[in-house]
Amino acid sequence: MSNTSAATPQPLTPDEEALVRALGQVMHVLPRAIDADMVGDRQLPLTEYTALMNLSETPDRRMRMNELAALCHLSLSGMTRTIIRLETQGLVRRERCEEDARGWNAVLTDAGYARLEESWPSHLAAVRRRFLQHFEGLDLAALARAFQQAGTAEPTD
Amino acid sequence: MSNTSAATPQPLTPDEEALVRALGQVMHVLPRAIDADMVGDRQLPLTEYTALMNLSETPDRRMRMNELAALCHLSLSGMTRTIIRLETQGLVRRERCEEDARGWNAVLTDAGYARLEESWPSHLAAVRRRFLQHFEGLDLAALARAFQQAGTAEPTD
DNA sequence: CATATTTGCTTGACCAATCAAGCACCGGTT
DNA sequence: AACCGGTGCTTGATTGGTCAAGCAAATATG
Repeated sequence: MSNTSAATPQPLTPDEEALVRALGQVMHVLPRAIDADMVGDRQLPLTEYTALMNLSETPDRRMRMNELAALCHLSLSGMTRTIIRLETQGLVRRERCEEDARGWNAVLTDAGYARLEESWPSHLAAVRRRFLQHFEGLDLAALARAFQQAGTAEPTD
Repeated sequence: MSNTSAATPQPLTPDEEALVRALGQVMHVLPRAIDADMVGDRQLPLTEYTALMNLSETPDRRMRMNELAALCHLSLSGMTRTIIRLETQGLVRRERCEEDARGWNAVLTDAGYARLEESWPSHLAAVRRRFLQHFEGLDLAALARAFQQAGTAEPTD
């Protein structure tokens, strides 16, 4: 693109450009692909899998909606609706929070745990095939650090 | 490699795990953040920006819906709807395709081109601040290659 | 040629996410 | 103890995408 306008920032280098485009592609393709793999395999869409997984990692398999939403990268209302979906399948149960009667806990049921264990290998395989496979030989630790920064840091204006 | 339902697959290494989680976060956070930056700045959401950008890179600023949808990582119907949105803003015009009367071209108008030039610096700055900044010192070319593979390759089953 | 199939795009129905508004409860103030 | 601003979550309305069905033009087939 020609840059004839007044404010003309430095354009991207070819490598930067290529990376940004490729990341854009991956961000669109990867979640759908993994989701499709899992649905085809075990009928657990990625959003619901993520919720169950996060619940399973707490000591007592329960979590406040607030915190769960943050871990699932979902809005609070989105989380409510996901949990409702899971509840109707019997994979999660809701209990009022004891120390704060406004709050709710999402609790992983035994059925939910079983379903998660069933789905886990499928998810793992999909992540490997669709993503990790292409990063062999790269410095994964450094990469992970960079992505953590990009995901959490507020921009330095 | 192709055991989508094996009994007990090898779990991820800590580095792999960290990378996968961080990527998940980035995939959720980054598009919204960049979109928000741009909307706050110039009123052009990311999807529409991408469409205009792809059009602007053709020699005659026009493209078949088919091809444009692929470049925007959008379904054909999603593309139709995006183009309709852009058309009502006068940023794009549609013309029947001459060599195939079923087909349509999306054509970037002068207004669309102007708008794109206006938006470009904002988009560029957002990409730098939100993303590239955190990857300084890494091998961007190698990274770009890995992401291109992950975005395009069908899984090797 | 006539008709069947395929192709390019749009439209309709749906779905999962968002934001904004609402409700119930908490906690501090008076 | 009655209030009142703040908090935790749900609900309603909207949005931006998907898939499936439809339509018109192109192409292959008898």
